[in-house]
Amino acid sequence: MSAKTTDTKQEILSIARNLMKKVGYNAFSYSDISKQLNIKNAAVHYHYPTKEDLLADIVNTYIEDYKKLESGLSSSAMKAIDKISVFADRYAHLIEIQSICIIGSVASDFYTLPEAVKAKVVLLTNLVLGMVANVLEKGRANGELFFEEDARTKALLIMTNLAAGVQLARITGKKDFERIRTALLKQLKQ
Amino acid sequence: MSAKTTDTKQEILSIARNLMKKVGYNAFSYSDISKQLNIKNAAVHYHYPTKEDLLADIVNTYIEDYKKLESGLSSSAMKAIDKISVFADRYAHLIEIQSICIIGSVASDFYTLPEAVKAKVVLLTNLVLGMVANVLEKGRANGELFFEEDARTKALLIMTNLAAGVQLARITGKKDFERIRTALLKQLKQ
DNA sequence: TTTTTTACTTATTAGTAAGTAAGTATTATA
DNA sequence: TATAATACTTACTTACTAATAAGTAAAAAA
Repeated sequence: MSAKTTDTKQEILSIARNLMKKVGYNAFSYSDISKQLNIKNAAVHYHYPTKEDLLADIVNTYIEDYKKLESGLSSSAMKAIDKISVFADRYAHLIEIQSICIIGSVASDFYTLPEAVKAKVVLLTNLVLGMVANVLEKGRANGELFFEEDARTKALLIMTNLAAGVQLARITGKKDFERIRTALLKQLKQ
Repeated sequence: MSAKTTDTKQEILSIARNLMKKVGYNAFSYSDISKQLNIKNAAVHYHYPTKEDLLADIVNTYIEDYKKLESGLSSSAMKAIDKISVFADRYAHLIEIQSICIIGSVASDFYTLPEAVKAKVVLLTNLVLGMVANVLEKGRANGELFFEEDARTKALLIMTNLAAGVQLARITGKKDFERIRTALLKQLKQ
């Protein structure tokens, strides 16, 4: 495989990931990608015959990203609260780049997705939820974190606060996200 | 004004509201509406010349709805916890009709909206947040509800839990929404 | 009763979408 | 060196989008 193929395919993927987070699946086209790369529309189709193929690969890269993050976090000596804080930082960053989280983006179009992609999205979502739940559970066991719910429920509460917080920040400004972030971390420290 | 005009226009609006919540602004077309009503595409344009006009009216109806809900709630003898519970029920209902909340729907497309609509969305969002914050504040003053954050922050936490909970339920099922709802109400009762 | 307004339909336009078939350089392989 | 695969471009098709102009039947207003 030549270097150029990989480069273009990777760039298509990178641009598509950003578009997914910024505008969502239904709101970007192959020409949005080809124009940014100064190639033709058909060249994108060469690498990803259909938009569904592209979406499947996008979701795959997020699954890989989160697997790496998970193994990084589980082997890290970082305090549980700092791990959650790092997680919250990822969402804060999304606001800066005018994006929303990939799960929220996909949720909007969920019913129009092919079954193969849906299954991957379910996998991704449970991966993220499981990762957060794990950090929470260990943190509570260590006496670092305080919460009354079971770990999955608390993970759900935190993830929904962050994901919708990013969406809301588009409307009412990022100050509201900061209120959410601060309250969240304070709650966990009791 | 004749009866028929109002009927068709109201039906267009009603169908468009449902489509907004189900698939979002970018994913429905005038023909989705005209087909449901057995009228022609141009008839929809007669009532709403542009899609932006339609969107503006959709957001207006939600503003009116929430104003009514607010005045209903503020004059109601219902307990604060029940008011929040009713609010949560509205979100649970969205899952049944395969929809997400209007604010979440609009947030996805926020950057592509005309300024006039953006302003209305900001108004709507602050209306809902203010309403919830009000119920929370009064409930706390009455000794019915317990929370440490300021009322707007707690309203943000609850709204993000519910809004993203509905989105998440599309992916992982409505059981996760029920976990969120239950945890939320339990927290408020201390 | 004439005129005007309302609520459409018919027919069309300009633009964009995803997707494909066929051709062409360049690079790698046999 | 001939062959085959790679990474495209050119050119096109089909389908749909929002939007508009022009015409029409029915109802309301003058």
